[in-house]
Amino acid sequence: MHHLFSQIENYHPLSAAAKEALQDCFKKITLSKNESLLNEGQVCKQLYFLEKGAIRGFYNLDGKEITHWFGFENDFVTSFHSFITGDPAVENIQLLEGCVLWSISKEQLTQLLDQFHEIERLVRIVYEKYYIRLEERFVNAQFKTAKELYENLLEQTPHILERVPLGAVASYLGISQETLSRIRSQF
Amino acid sequence: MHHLFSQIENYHPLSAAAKEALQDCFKKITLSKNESLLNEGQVCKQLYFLEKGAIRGFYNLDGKEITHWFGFENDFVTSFHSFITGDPAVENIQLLEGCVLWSISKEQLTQLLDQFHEIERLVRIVYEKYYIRLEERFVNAQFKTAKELYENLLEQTPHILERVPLGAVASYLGISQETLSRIRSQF
DNA sequence: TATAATTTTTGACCAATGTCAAAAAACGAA
DNA sequence: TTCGTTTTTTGACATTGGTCAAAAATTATA
Repeated sequence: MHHLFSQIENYHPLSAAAKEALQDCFKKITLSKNESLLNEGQVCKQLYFLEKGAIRGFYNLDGKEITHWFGFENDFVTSFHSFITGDPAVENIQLLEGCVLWSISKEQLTQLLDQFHEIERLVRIVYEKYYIRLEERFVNAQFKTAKELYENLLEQTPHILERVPLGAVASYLGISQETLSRIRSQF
Repeated sequence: MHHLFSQIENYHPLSAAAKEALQDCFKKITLSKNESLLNEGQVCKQLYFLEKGAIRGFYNLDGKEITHWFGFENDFVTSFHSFITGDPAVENIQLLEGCVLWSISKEQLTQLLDQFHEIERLVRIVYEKYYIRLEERFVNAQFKTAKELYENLLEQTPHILERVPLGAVASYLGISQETLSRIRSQF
C-alpha cells in the first residue's frame, strides 16, 4: 500500500487520519489479461488505482471497437461519465495485461469526501489534472493530421506503442489501423 | 448577485457563511463587445461567471483563429489550463457580445478553498460537470463527420448558431468555414 | 514443431473535406 | 442611403485518410 499512498500524495499530502480512512476502503485486486472491469450498460461504481499493468476503455461505434483511453501504472481508472453521473456506461474496461489494482467504491468515496476536506481537495486536484490532459487530447484530435498524431504519441507516450496492439492504438488516435500502419512504415 | 448564487447553488448548496465569503470576493464587471478578458501569453488569474452575454476562447494555429470554446449565460469562464497550472495561456478570451460578468481571482479562490470544505466541494463538482462536457466534445471531434457535427450543434446548442459568426463556429467544430457553409445550405 | 488464429501490412480505389480564389450578401459607419 | 468592411457562399481542384480485400507476418495452441 506504500506505493498507492506515495502516488496519491503526489497530488496532495494527507493527514494520518485521512490515510487510515482511505486504507480501510481501498481493496487490492489482481486480475489477468483480457479480464473485464466493466461492461457497457453497467453502472460503474468503482474507482481504481492502477499499480501495475495496462488497461483500456473502449466503446462500440458502427461495429468497431474504439479505444477511448489507456490506463497505465499510477493512473486512476474508471468510466468517469458513469461513475460521476450514475448512468450506465457506454464503455467497456478491459485489461491489456495482468494488473494489480486498488479499488474503492463510489459509496465509500462519497463518505470520505464528507468526512475529510483534504480528500475532497485531493479529488478536486485529480480532476484538474485529468481535465487538462483531456483538453490536450481534444485539441490534438481536432486539428492534427494522422502523422502528427503518431509523432506526438512517439514523443509523449511511446510506452503506448510498445505495450498495446496497433488496432487499439489507431482508434485511440482516431485514425484507421491501415493509416497508422502506413505512417509507421515511413519511420 | 441573486442570480449568481442561485446558479452556484444548482451545483451545490452553500451555508450563509460561505455565501458571504464568496460575496466579498466576486466583483461585477460589465464589458462591451470585442473587448478581451485575456490575451495569449498572459497568465489567467481570474475565474469568471458569465451572467449575461457571449464569449469565446480562441487560439492561433497556422495563422488561423481556432475557437476553443464558447461561453454563454451561467457558464464559468477562464483559460482552465492557465488558471490551474499558472502557465501563460495559449488562448485569448474575447467578448462576442456585451457581457455582465462576476470575477474572482485565483488567490481569493484559493483562500476560500482553504476555509470552506463546501466551496472545495462546489469546485470539485463543477470540474466533474466540465470534465464530462469536454469528454462529449472529444468523442464527437474524433469520429463524427462534418455533417453530424452540425446536426449535433443544431439539436443540442442551437443558440451557438444564432449568436456567433459562422467562422468562429466552424473552427469550434473543427471544420473549415467553407464546409460548414455548404452543409448549412443543405438544410 | 505444425497449425490455427490473430495482427499487421500492402494495394487499389473512393469519398469527405481542405485550400485558394472570387463573387455575393450582410453589416456598420458616415 | 451609400460606401466600405466584414462575413458568407460558391466553384474548381487537391489531398488526406477511409474502406475493402488479400497477403504477409506474428503469436498462440495443440
